[in-house]
Amino acid sequence: MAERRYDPQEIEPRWQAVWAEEHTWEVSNDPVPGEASSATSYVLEMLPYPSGEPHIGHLKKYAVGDAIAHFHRRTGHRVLHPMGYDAFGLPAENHAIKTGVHPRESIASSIASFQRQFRSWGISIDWSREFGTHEPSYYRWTQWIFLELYKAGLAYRREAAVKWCPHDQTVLANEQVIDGCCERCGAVVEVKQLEQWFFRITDYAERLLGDLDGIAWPEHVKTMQRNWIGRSEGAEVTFRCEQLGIDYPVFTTRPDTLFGATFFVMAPEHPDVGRLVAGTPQEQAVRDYVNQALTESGAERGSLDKPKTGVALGRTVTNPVNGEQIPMYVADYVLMEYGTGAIMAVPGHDERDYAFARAYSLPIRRVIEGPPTLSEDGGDAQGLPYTGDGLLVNSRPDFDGMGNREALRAIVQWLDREGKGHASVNYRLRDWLISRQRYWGCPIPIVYCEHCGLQPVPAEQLPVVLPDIEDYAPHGRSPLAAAEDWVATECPSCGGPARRETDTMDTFVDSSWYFLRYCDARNDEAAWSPEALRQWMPVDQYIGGVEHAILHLMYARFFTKALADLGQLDFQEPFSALFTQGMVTKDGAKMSKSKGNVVSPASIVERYGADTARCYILFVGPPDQDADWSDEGVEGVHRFLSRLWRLAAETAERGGADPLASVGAFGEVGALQGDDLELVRKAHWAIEKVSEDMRRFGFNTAIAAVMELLNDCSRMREQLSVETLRFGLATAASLLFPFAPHVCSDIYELLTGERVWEQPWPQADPEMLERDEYELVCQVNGKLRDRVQASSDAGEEELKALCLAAPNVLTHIEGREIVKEIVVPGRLVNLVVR
RNA sequence: GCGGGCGUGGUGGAAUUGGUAGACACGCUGGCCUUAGGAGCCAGUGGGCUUUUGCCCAUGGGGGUUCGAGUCCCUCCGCCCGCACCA
Repeated sequence: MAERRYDPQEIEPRWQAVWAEEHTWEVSNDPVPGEASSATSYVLEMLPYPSGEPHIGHLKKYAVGDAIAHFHRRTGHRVLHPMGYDAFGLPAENHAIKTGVHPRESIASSIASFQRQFRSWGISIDWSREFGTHEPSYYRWTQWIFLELYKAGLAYRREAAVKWCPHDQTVLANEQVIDGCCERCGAVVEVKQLEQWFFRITDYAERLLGDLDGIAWPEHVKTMQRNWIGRSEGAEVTFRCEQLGIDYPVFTTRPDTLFGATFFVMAPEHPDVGRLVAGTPQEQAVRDYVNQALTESGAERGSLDKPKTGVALGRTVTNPVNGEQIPMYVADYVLMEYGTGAIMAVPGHDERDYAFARAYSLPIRRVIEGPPTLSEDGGDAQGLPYTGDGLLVNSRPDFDGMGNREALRAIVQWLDREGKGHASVNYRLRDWLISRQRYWGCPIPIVYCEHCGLQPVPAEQLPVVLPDIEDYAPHGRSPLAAAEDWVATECPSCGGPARRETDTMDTFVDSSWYFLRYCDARNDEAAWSPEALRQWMPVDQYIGGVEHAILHLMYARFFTKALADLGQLDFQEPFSALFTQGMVTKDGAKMSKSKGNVVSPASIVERYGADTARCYILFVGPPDQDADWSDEGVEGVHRFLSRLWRLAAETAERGGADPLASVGAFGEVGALQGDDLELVRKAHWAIEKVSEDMRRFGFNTAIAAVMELLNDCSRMREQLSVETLRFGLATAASLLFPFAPHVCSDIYELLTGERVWEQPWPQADPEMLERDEYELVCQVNGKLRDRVQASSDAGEEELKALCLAAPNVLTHIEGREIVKEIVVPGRLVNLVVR
């Protein structure tokens, strides 16, 4: 028998060629007659940003997604499993600024590299639907969606205090500001007043929150979204500045403490601050304070231990519940972005207001009774500030003595009757700022006409194609502004001279609908056909990193809901189920070039093959958890695949390919005996185990089960009939195929002459899972004392007797009285003795 | 501060509803084979005691519920993630 060697470099390209030539993983949109909607499945990994080469995180994401796609296919589904590229965005543009190479070129070479490697990984992609979001045939429809949202009033333009990154010279979304710094470059973010485009995502806050209940997402992701939406119930209450005759509504979650309001605070960004102090002695001091607060970074301003600061405005407002005149202040602890940018301050029952009142010697009034003075640390002798529940005091006779929660409702009703306020709900979520003063993005399809003003580009004129330019560097305005020939255009309404919008869209817009386009990627007439969406959407299983738990996943949900409202689709949630894979680290640290701990998938694939790389990354631990890369671990998995392939090749040589092995047609259990029966049973155990593990993403334990099966095949190889051995190995290959498609295709063909991906997923025979005998655990007082063989159909009395006869049980019950017997058939007997 | 998660051998990790703790793998030790081994095969491997049978201890610490707890409850410690002056 010739020495056979497992050679992934030969095996893998051979099978990849078969799949490419036969277009094996392509699916048609034509409905299959009589096909139930449950017979199709849409498996999708978050689309990659093509920068350089794929990294190990991509390998993990696609190893997970491909395993699920294969499992769905072989359990009777027609599976859509597409691929594309999120190709607009800053990295390519920054590269262009540095090197002068057009982003289109650098992105094209990155995409080529991703394509090459994805093919070398053997992932089962329907390549006929591939696209990049930077292609005009795609972003034409991004622009179309923008116009649809614009027509519906969901896209709008306004001047706003926006977050500005001085390094990238662009506006950022709130979501892209991390600890007051730019998410991308880490520069400290500034605030600027600019005209910007927004999407009205806040209109959807309630639905984005409520519909989380109906989707199969990890609980922590839902929690993050809930926190981000930040729903608060309370009341809007109007405080009037009599001197200027202006009403100032404020939002409060604690209307029960209204009688304790002793001052009033506005955010430095509040547009009325200047007006309130104009011509007063305070004017200069307020102006200085505001300027200082505005130039301060978010991080400095938000720092918790920073002492409270502010300046009096020299004005008062009327507290609507008691008519008191309370002084107005401007202070940077009040945020313009939340509520109305102004607050009523209740120092007795709010820690921040308390700190401010102490710093500026303002009155502090208790209006809710708390437990008798226990405050030994921060608070004062009366136990203030007190934020807990209690009875109202110092309020109004009809509210005093009421529990504060009850009083809250009563006070809101009373305010409502008096026209001084009303119940209100506030959200932390803010509208999505999508303008970017950048070149490499989707142009916003809007023109500005001298006569007609702002005009949307008519849909039939789309796409507004991104022009080529020379200088990519931002200078505080979009680089597109320099493309004069492009900017100067005609007004679609009057035909007069007009100028194009020169900002581009946030790249998160591009990725908020790509999953819809895959359903109908070659449609030139529309973004999609309703039939195509009906065929595939919503996505049955979405896979990606937790880093997108808020941004991308919230935006995609918003787009889906908005498009549903516009009649463009008929479902409310884009991703029915979500799986978030954990990070791959090296030596416990995130891989990065600067740390020099990067493991490149290409080098692993070159050395061990894609099957080893994919299996290892799934075997190392539960896929939703972080995993640390270990070179020794890779070796171990490679040894396993080598052993599997070698034993299969040897076994195949002992007899020709036998289609029966694929079916496992062994007839009755009784026809088998001894080791043959034991191995067939082991194979069925593995089928059961792997099938169950696939459903719960337990890929590490699924692979371990196949390892056990192989170990048994290997251990008993001399004793087993060649048919049994062939069945065991073919089963192993069939079960491992979703993780190691090349080597398993090879093995399966050697053993059976058939193509494993065309075979239905194996079914465990219940009769094979049952055993005649099992090992009965015998316990005394809950401690394991012996094990005996018990017949599977033995009754409780029989099991008890077996246990009582077990030698080591006898030594432990000798001379003692049995007071209780617990019998768990199929498992154990526990004797309680005294 | 609030919210979520986690803590098991030398290592990564197993342990469906409370029922044999440590599957599978890495590493290590010994052996076989070999001119050679960073190949392959076999055996061993939580700690302690014991000649073996076996006994005791052990899932971050402490307490509880239970015939029985890695799993449930309370409490403390440690680590990770998200949000964070959101009124």
